[in-house]
Amino acid sequence: MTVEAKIIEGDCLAALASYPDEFFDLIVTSPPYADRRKHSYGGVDPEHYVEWFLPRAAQFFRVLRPTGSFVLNIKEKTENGERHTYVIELILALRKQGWLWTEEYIWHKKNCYPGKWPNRFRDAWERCLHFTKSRKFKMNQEAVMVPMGDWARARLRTLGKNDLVRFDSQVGSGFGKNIANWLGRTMAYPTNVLTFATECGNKGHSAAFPRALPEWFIKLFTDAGDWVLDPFVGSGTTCEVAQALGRNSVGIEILPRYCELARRSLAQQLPLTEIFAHNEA
Amino acid sequence: MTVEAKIIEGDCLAALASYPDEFFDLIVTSPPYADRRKHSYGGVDPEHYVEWFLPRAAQFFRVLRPTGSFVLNIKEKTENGERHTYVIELILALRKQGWLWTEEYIWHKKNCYPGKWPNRFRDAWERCLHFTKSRKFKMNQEAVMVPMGDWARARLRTLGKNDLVRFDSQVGSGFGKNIANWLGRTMAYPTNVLTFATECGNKGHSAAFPRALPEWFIKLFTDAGDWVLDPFVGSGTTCEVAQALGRNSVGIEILPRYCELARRSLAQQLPLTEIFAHNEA
DNA sequence: AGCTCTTATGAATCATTGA
DNA sequence: GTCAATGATTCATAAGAGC
Repeated sequence: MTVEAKIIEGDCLAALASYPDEFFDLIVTSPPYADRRKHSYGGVDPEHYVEWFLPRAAQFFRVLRPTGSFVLNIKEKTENGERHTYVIELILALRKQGWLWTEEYIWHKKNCYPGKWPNRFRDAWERCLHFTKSRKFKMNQEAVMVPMGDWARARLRTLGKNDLVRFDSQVGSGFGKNIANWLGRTMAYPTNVLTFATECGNKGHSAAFPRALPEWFIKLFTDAGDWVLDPFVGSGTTCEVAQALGRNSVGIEILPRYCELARRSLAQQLPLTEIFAHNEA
Repeated sequence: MTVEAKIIEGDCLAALASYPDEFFDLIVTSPPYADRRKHSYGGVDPEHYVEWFLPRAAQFFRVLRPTGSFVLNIKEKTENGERHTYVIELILALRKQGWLWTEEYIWHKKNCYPGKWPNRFRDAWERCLHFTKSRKFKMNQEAVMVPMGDWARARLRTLGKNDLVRFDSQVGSGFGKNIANWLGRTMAYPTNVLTFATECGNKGHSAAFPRALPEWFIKLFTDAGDWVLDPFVGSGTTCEVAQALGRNSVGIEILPRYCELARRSLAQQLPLTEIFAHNEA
């Protein structure tokens, strides 16, 4: 089975016009966050964020299949000491456009940015808003089950490969037995709070989000062979992950330098079989 | 120093009228969530939640000191497969009333209610909306510092007593040394994601929220001797915690049976010295 | 090989300075 | 005055070096 992964340079508003209705099974994206200072560099002013977003969301609605999902990773900035309201205004506006606000997942960033201020603590979470076109949609809950809850999962991840090997070999010690018990238990469904660390060593380009985030939603809301769209794909993370999982993907990016990066990343991807070996491990 | 803890029976809209302007240092509450089915039992219809809440919030604004905080623990229900919008509409309405939406804390409930649905996972978080009257307000960040960050704290708590003992006894293994390193570090500031477990063994009465939740905000936003208000105090948790921390408190509750419970709980409270010993441990 | 220590850094936020 | 840029603050990770 051949999997397509296409990067389109341009504004998603125009680029999507050539796609037919109800083509994609999942739209997952982390759009440019509103930022007043970056206005001159192509950023979007918070005051006009909703009106900028809505016509693009109308295209998303058109190209999404009736059973598809739209996952929007976003977080409002503070402005003048206060949380800005453009994100919650966007939720209300999208509902008026016909979207169902099915769920709000929380991405808990364990390694959030440092800092100290007199009136707030460090911001360690972002919204992953889940919109759908209908109340019946595709959801493969079994695909994202975790071994006995997030806690053990985080712990196993922290321990690392070497530790797991060591625990396996240490049969008889109390700790080895404990780990074995965890691994032996049945899988559990996750909650609507996701705990991924932001990625650090990300070869040069600033990653919009960690691979685990699109991976989780792609597994949850699509099957192999489905079509995934990221209308603000940045350096291509979503398409990389989609390809690795055997999903077709289209990524749209307005900045030429990011398109270049994304295409290079996709070309360097490991063959599918190797990737799958990695993911199943 | 004598600390007052008063339970008032009635609707907070009327009960607050007798209090002077700018009297309270902190308002922290978990109001009755909107629920269509409970309408007849005194619940509030989701469609009219904002208009029901606003006049009460106007009173809160009046009785809150300029440097005070208003913490609203709330979460929208799902209705007809979709998240309801009354909470985000309430945020917008409160801002029009003059409140600053300073921050949104996330209460991550690690042991959330079980269940399984075709279109969503278990709901493991609630909003703790932080409103203020001005950009300069009282905030004692040092009062809620945690030993070496939430991550390690949660991990240590989850491990439990037996695991810690075992780690201690296994001197020489790499893991034991690691734990020792964590314990040796200095305190760290928390983030805006709070991880309290919901309480279970709470002597008979079902707690609306765990004591740790009001405790955290009372420590953070008040000093000893300050005045705390919970306009929907339920079984009195907020007043109990305030009293234990040496803060004066007023709790208002419309249901007589809850008032009775709250007054009985307060009467049974341990003397202040003992409580303090507990909290400092 | 495995444990420990060092270092880089991540969609941050506020106060201050300068135009 | 308003707006934009700069500096200071600061911690959980992963990765890599060193013993």
